[in-house]
Amino acid sequence: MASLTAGNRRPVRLADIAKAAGVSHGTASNVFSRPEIVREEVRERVKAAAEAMGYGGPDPKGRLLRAGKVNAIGVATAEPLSYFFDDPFARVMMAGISQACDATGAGISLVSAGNNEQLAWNIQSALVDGFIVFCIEGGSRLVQLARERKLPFVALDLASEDGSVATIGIDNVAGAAMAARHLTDLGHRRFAVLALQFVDGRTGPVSPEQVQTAVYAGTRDRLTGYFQELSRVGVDTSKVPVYETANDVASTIAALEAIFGVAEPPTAILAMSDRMALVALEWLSARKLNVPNDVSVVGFDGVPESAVSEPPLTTVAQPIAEIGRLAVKAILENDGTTNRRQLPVELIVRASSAPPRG
Amino acid sequence: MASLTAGNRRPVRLADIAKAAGVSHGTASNVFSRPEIVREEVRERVKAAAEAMGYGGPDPKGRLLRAGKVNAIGVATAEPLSYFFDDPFARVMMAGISQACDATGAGISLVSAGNNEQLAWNIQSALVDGFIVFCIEGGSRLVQLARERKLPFVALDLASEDGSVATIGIDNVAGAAMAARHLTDLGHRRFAVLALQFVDGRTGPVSPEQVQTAVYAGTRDRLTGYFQELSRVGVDTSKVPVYETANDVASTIAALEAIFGVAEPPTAILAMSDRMALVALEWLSARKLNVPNDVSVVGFDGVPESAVSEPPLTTVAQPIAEIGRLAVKAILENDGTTNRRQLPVELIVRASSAPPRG
DNA sequence: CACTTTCGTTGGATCGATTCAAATTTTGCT
DNA sequence: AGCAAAATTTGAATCGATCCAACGAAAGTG
Repeated sequence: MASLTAGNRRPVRLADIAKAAGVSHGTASNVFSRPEIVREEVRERVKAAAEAMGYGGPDPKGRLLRAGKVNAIGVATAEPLSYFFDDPFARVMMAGISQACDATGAGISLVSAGNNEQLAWNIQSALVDGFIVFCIEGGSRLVQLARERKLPFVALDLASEDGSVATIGIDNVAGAAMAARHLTDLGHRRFAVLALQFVDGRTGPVSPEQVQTAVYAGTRDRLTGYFQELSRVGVDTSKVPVYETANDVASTIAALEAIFGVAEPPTAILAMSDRMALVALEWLSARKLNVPNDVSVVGFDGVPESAVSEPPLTTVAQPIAEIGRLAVKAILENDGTTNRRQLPVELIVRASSAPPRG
Repeated sequence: MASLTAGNRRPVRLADIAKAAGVSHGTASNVFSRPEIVREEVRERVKAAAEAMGYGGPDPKGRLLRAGKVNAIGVATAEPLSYFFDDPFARVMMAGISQACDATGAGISLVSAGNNEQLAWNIQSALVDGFIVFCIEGGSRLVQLARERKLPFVALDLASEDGSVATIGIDNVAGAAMAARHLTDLGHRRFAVLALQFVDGRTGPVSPEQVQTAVYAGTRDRLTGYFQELSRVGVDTSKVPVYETANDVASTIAALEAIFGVAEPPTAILAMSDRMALVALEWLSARKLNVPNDVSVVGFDGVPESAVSEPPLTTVAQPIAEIGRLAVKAILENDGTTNRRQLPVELIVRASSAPPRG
């Protein structure tokens, strides 16, 4: 086989075709980046040379270095990459991010990794102009890594104490209080809470002391909101069972079994995510417990699935896509001001909540 | 405000900290890329300088140029970016791609664009080692652009005539024939076909001549498979209504209205995608037509949603995630051989198909 | 003590483009 | 033709790193 099509070709550079066409590399560059300023005859000659030599256009790797801007934003998470396509919350968020990126012509780079070292490396070597950090499990580490990169970044969902990190989120306390208020208004007085992570890698019942040491302020704030309202109507919050889950099916079911394995089970479940709430719906239905008549369930997030569950879920809806859009905007227009935005939430009452029996 | 934290800092370069630490840039580079070969005392000094000057580690932009490899693959489509997160087929595919990328430590860049020029630019300037091209609408243009980039790429779903483009796909003829065979075995003889695009940007009824001029070989092959089987049992395929849709709700409903707006409507629908089949299920149910008793519906793809529809959908399942994994592998191990793989499909019989009435 | 290894460090070359001031060619006008 | 203005083209500098041959110093050997 000669060197006709494939073979041991080292890539063709702009300089090569410049030489072939008998022009300077400056001119050759112009042919591709500002064709209008080069004389037609020359332009055609260079293009012909490029074609003949199999030149695929200016290599972005080279341009990049000069230009400085990558024109892409990185979306990072400590979850496996498939999280972006599986999790309903993430999907809606990504839709918002996508929309903003489409509008501005920016690309999206998904950053994640199997193990921890690779995560670090991937963040360190990501070709992006900034990061949107999905703070689920392992959020604090992610924020740390992103910060080290000295690029603009915004953290989602982790209302970190550290005021220096830009975040876009919601008023978790108020949102949670709305959910609880809805249930107390209906007359409920016996509650259980399905909580998101307070700290990484733990599931199970949560004591009040453990709440104090929460890494995830979002989780803590939602609990605060719930308890604020419950206290208001005289519920002893120290007796309200709070179960921490990994926001997956297994640990949520474990929590449910513990919650309903007692003599006087709750009449209402406050779930910190729709995902957990939806699992609860299924589990209760399998147990022949009627929602909302035996048990009311209120979720959090407002993912699309919550509207089509059986029964449709009462939930506190976040403007998820809007958060995504704003995050992109914050990074692209990064004006140096580290800002923290809070968007409004909305209680959506559907069929999963009703007054308690009797 | 002085230049304390923010300000008009131009970014710190490796050379800057080398000078500050009193070492050559070569040594400074080694501190980050091969720390073990530099004497501890020097290493600490350089690291301290980096810390002090707010250096965020070697800029990947610089490294990239030298290294040549980006370690990321681009996934391109002509649809808006959100397609990746909305469409069930795309999501399963992306899950497979993600998995393979996670395993090898490669990143994923989503490439798309609002308009056509931007698409070209985005493909030309994507920082990737290769492309996976989602050939839905506008597939041929995408393939063309990807090819011009002279990077390895594989096309999904578009079984292009052009043998020079690598593809990973399925045997569409055989898969479609299986679907049709299932229905003919049940006794059906009156059919209608919900077809994917034969050419870009057209929807509505399709004439046999139009089928010949199909740009999308996948669509054509599925129809061929359907008709092969229908002919075998004596159905006059020239009388079988074939409606081209954009694989969205609106055009599918329009097709359904045309299909059922006749005196003797079909007893079975052959849908070239689960998406259309699921729309058909809803539409039929709203029309008080019972599936499968009044009408049988068979989909194509085997997306997760098909298992939980009402009723669950009989469909031809592609190994979607596996296709994604293989595509990544093909690009990463790009050995220069343009190969075309065909993976097996499987008929999954669920509750949306039954013998026709009477 | 002279001589070979080993270890660390240096600085120039390179990756592939873009940019821009200066040089050169064309064009326009009288 | 003569000259200024406009249009093109040139080539050096730059972007931010990595690589590597060569070199100096310290350690080991006979």
